[in-house]
Amino acid sequence: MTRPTVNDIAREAGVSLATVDRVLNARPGVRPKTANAVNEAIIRLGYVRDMAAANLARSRSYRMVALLPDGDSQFVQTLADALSDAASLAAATRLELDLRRYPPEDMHVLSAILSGLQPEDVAGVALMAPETPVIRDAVRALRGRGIPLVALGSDLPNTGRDHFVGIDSHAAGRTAGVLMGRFCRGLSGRVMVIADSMLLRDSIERRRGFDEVLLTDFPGLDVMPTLETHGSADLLRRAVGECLAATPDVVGLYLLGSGHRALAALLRERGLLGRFVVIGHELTPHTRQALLAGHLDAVIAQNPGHLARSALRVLRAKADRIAIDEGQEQLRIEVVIRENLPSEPHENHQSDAA
Amino acid sequence: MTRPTVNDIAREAGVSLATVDRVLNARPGVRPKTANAVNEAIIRLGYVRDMAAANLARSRSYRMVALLPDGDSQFVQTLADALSDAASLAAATRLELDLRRYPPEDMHVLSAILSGLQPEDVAGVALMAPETPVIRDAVRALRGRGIPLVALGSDLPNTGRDHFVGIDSHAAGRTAGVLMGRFCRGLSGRVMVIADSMLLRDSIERRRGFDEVLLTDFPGLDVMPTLETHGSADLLRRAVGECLAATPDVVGLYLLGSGHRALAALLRERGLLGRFVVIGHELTPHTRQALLAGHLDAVIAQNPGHLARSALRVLRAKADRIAIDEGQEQLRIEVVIRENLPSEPHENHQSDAA
DNA sequence: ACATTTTTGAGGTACGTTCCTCAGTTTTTG
DNA sequence: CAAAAACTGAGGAACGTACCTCAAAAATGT
Repeated sequence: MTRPTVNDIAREAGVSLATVDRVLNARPGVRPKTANAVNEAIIRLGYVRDMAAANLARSRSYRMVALLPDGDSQFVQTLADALSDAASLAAATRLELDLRRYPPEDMHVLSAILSGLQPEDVAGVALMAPETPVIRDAVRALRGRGIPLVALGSDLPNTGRDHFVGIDSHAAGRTAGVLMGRFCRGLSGRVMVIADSMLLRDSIERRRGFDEVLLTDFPGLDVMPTLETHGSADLLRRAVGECLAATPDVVGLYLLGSGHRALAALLRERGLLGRFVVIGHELTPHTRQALLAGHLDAVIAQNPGHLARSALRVLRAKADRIAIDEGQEQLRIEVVIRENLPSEPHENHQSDAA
Repeated sequence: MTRPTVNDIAREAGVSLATVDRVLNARPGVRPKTANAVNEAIIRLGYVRDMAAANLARSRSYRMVALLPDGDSQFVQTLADALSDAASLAAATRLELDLRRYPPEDMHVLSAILSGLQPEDVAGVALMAPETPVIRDAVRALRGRGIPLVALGSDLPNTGRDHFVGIDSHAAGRTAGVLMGRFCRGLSGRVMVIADSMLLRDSIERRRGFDEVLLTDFPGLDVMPTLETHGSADLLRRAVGECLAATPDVVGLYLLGSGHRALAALLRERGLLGRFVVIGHELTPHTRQALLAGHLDAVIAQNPGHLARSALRVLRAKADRIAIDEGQEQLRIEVVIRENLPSEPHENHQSDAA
């Protein structure tokens, strides 16, 4: 009827509570034979440890740190909000999040922050950062100190990070490529690709996936070299403006990163809005607006809420040395068009976690 | 430093623990003035109730019932699996799920099951069922007894259900319509629509959204009357076969419900695989396979894992009479193509809930 | 059979909250 | 202004688990 407890196990296995406790928490001093008896009782009764009670008794609290680059990127801002929200929900289960921003121009600052984190203060770190040698070393040292770390949004494959929370950029680029190809059905011409910087792993991988698909499946479309904007609206106007003037047969635009507002302004000035198929990444207020207005045909996105919750769940599991549920942590590559645009998220209220 | 507890609030507000407890749990017998003082202290200290401890003390366990139609629908089967998984994760937070299937041919059986549920045994019900008068009455009676109910997958708008967990079918149909229209760019011709039954609310709404979009935005495409298969592969073969023979200018197929395998078989026989743009709903082993093989161009899906978790979260919140986090419960209309197909979910292991 | 080591049992306190009782205090009402 | 009603305080038991101590029992080596 009611859920079995540790006492039930003790009775069922014919041992004392203390012994059950030793087995459950892998404490030493139990003969294998006795341990077996206990484990069998556990299975027989279908015992599931009450994590709530366990954490309460442990009076453990999970102090996590999230590190995001500073700056005015809307995606990062949205992600920061999602992390705060997720953390305030998880607060009911004794998790607290220290959300910090670091100056993106100097990786030594971030490195210093990472070096300052000690296992007694921090149960886990979620980090969104490019993989530079400095960062790689800092992450390795952090993990050497026993602090779990998940890479957030952008992977850090050669650092031994515990987990990557984010989508596969290559597959995301392929998805963008297929949509571009299919939306341009019957057309032939050139596709412009606009990126913030091609030094970022994500941009490179997206571009690679995109090219692959267009090359093999859509031979009528010709992908042009990447225009880099370095996050500057002016640079985008200039570069894209010149390129459009010089290339009459552009049929599609692929925005690897930011710059949606500047692009829309440019196209509006020239009366070209709606002339091309435009595909971008990440759902932000700007891209949302562009989708609604019809300037943008599709967005390939990862859900910031899922990113945030997944990161915290994984960190907690790592802190508890528990296996993670791979299925739940697998993030989807979302395709967003005007018709399936989720309604604007509004104010968040406090609520139950779990 | 450490998290504030009820005792801290009592001290801060200058009242006793008992009073704080009365305020926190909305028990009667506290003057508004005193309650205010307590609430202010709560805000001042940034107190967050430790749900783990609270549930422990309440020694409450949430016994939920999920009712799904029986039969071999792959989507329902996937959803049932997702519910089991979600429940086994939530078991650590004292939730148990009683997952039942009812015979879809006789709504009186389901009605009887619903009538048999009593508030002392059941903390909430998740129901996937068509809205018939019999069901409507049974649901109203259930809610009259004080048992929260969420509609799962398919809404029951006129029953006073507490919440609908699922996607907007009309918007899903519109999404399908846009994809059909854009994937058929440059073509003109007719689009076949195949449904299990047009008596189901979902089918009607999807169809309506689909038609809307094609009519206004893609005038070159002509939507044909719906072919109904009633879940029968034979009927599908016959009806679709005849229709294809009689209609040479078909460019697209829209499958509102099931029948992907039968359709693929038929098209293969006639050497028509890949000839049309095919769009369907829900990600199941069949549609997954069809996407990979290239017979199916896009699937409009709702994530069964999210459905399941959302349903359980909402039911728990209702049982606790807590507000739900609308943002988190909003389900996305997913667009799945071959390139963003999530990898096959494999075995699930037990793990911590969050 | 003895000493030694290892394993087991019994019992306690703690975690933060809920929920109960009962006595004492304040406020409202007639 | 007294009686009634409403409110408040103090304390304790309980939820299921973790973790500690100390003593008793069992297994081990000689």
